[in-house]
Amino acid sequence: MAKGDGCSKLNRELSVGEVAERSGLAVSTLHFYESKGLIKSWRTGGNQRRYARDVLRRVSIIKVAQRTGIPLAEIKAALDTLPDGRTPNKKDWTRLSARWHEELDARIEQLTRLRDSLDGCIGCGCLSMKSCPLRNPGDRAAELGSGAWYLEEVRRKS
Amino acid sequence: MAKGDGCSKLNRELSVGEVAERSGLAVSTLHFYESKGLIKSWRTGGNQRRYARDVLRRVSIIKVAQRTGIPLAEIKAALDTLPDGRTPNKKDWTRLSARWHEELDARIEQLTRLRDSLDGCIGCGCLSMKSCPLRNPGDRAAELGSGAWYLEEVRRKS
DNA sequence: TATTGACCTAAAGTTAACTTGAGCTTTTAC
DNA sequence: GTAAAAGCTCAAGTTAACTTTAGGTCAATA
Repeated sequence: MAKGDGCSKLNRELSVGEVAERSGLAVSTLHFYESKGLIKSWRTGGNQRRYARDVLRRVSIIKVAQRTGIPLAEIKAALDTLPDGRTPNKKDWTRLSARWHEELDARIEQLTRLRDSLDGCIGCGCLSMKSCPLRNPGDRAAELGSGAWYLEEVRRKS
Repeated sequence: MAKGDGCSKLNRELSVGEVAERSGLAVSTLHFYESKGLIKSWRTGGNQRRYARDVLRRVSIIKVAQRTGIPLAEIKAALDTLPDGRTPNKKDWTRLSARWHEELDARIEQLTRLRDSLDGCIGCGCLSMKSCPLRNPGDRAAELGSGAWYLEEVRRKS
């Protein structure tokens, strides 16, 4: 075992295994996030990663943002707007979450429209006609948006 | 030009290019769908694909289902439940859309919950705490669902 | 001290849904 | 009849977000 077994002495730095356990992410995912610049660490003499405790908060934020369907590259971009690449504090969080709230609203509305069209079209057989709202999306809001379309993936725990 | 220029003589079979134009999909996508068993065609003497007109309806249905976030494999499975692999008629469509409506509802609800959590947590700084609803999803509905998690991708026209 | 478990790196593999490219054939328009 | 447009096949490339594998190091425990 590398560090911090059962009774962790003090709230000091965390090893990658500890972060993995506490965050629910795989060690490989943390490596991956680090390679993408989403999180940071320093190294011990033996070249092992060590993380500041706030990496947990940062990881939480990443996960929340991901659940909204925002791709990692955009999450990184958002986090990068913070001075010194610091982990969001209250104020930062307010700003970030407001932005993500909008994205969510847009997605929810889009899906709702789709659902309602589906309702309106059930059994009408209109799917083959030019005027069908399902065939002609009418997703104007989406098109007017950022122009960015998102991949959303939610996965079971591995 | 292969077939069906400006004034198409009669409503007969369609070439892949015609289907592409009318459906808005790329020819390569139609090839791809065919390779996946989502659509069918027969060949001319010169080995070119020909499609029955109802392939357009079928493609529309595929697109609608995709917009709900259902993966192609599941769409194919749904279409495969239809006898003779026929394109859905009114009744079939009612059944399929009802099922997809449920999926949509679930996804909408999930996103709505997430958005509301985001609201509730704005500025509270609780993200670092164990009790935060954002950190502890509570997406029970999702977990109770099919166990299937979906990729949703919407793309601009290429 | 020896062994095991935690780590490390770099590269390759995975999945979905397509797209691109290469090289060749068929149609069609002039 | 010939050239360009449309089609064909098959393989490989693309993107996101990871995971897996291989091969080697480090550290804590029996």
